[in-house]
Amino acid sequence: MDKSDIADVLNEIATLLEIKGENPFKIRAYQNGARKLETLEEDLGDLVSDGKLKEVAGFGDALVQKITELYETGSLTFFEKLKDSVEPGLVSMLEIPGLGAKKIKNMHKELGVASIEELKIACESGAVAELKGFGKKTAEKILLGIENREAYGRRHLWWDAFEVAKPILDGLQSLPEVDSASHAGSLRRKRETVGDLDFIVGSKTPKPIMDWFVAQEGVKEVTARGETKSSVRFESGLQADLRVVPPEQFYFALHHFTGSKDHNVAMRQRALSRGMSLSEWGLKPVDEDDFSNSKVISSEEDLFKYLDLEYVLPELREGAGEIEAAESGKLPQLLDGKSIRGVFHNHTTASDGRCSLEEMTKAAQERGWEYWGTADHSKASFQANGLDDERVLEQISLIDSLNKSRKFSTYVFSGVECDILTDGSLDLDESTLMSLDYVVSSVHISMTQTEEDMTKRLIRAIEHPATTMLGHLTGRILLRREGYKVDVSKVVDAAIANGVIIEINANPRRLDMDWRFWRRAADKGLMTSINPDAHRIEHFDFVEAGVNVARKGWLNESHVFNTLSVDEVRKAFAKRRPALGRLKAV
DNA sequence: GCCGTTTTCGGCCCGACTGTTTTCAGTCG
Repeated sequence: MDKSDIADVLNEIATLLEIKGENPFKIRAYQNGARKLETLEEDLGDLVSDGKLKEVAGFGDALVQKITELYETGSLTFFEKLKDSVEPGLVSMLEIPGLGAKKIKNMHKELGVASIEELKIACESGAVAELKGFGKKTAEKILLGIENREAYGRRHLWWDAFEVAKPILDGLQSLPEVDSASHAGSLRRKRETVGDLDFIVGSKTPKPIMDWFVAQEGVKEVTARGETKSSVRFESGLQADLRVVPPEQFYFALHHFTGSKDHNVAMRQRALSRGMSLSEWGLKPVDEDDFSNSKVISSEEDLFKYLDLEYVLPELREGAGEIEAAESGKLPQLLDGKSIRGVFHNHTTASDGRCSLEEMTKAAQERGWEYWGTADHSKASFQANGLDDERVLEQISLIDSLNKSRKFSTYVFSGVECDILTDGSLDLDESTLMSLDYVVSSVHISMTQTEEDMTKRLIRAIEHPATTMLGHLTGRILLRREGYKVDVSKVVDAAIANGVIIEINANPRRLDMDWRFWRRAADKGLMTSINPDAHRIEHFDFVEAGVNVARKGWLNESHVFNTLSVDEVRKAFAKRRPALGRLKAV
């Protein structure tokens, strides 16, 4: 089992304990342990074999034992027994808003309700409304929750969520009563998916702001409406929360609700070590009762300054060592999206793209890029009209003449997204591949191999002399399918050893390789290229999502291949393809 | 279940909101 599998088990344990009515702090310890595991930089195998698991803050004797057992045997006796002791239907009931462990237990005990289906019947029959502590409204709310659960998935792509958030933010900022307004939460931290939208507003007069917020266009349901906090659900299923705080609290609240939880814990601890108490209300001496004498700040930067820290950008607030880096002045100079000078890995009508070579070139030029590169599918991707050797060679000469025509100022690099076959060999002849400027090697078929086989397969493709970049490392589709299992560390090492780039596939549904791996990989010397995988001109915009990944992965400009100028790219490609004359001619 | 320079027990964030109550419990973030 790998880190994320084990983290899943820890989270499931937490859920089961919750249903059983265990001590909430014990539950939190498991959830905390799961998060720690997911953000762990070190190799889990190393930590287990070196006996260093115990040194991770948050892992005590019990968690070390359980994680070790899961890692070594792939199962956990404690977990199996726990599962047997809880009706599985109860767990899924937790997904309904407004239902927690206590209400679920109560309904199970009094009415025998043990699944969402039974719960629905119990609500409709009026049995739930008659329970002590329940009522008509509760039953209605549960029914609505069941309906919503069927209608919408629970999380949303950052890309989609941000589209919804932008006009809300603009709307808030244009209200005369609003002093300052911002989005917060995972949306602001630019996580790949977000659960809901959080907004923080500083104002002395919350009422008209709340009125506007709940009356927005597209609001399907107002799920909470108070003086300082309101929640709405949009027709798309997205939920948005608004908090209005007095102007002097705005930056404290913004920082608090931007999170992450781990980051906040670390910040509070740091405040405490300085005799201060930090919360969404302010920063005050520990021994004072309220925040009336809080420090005054006029930006988040001020808050970090009070704690003797460099400013930590929201993207980095994941509790992954950013405080330590901010303390010692070792925060990275993060990649700026403006330094992207061109993009690779894009499709045209030659395979499954929607736009022609010229349309794509024009669009790239309009974006001010110095170059862009085609990478249509190879023939094994039959469903995508993949190119065989002959069609690849035809496309190369087409691109050659387009470049020579000087019709566009943007230069076109010829590439291909070559399928990595089941055994790790590539789908096209080596001579064809070496005639291209670059090759993105990707897996699209036989994705159910074991981790060991898949790792070997990827490494073999990386070792192929024609491979320039490795495409979407795990093949994951966010919110839809897990990626295939692969030993990331071994693949990264192989890429470094062979001078191969691993792409950040910037398609908002992929964002693969994941940001969690980048800091460590880049430290070891891995380069990336932020590739939009565009299938139409609008998809060039995906670069922004890829830049988010790079920034969350602590990458700076020097780690990103497509910040190079067109001449630098030609030189880099020419190194691997010394026989290609056109790469030398500038 | 974790943690500890007031350390092996007792605290772990706590306030807003809702719906049920008539002073509070449960949920949420």
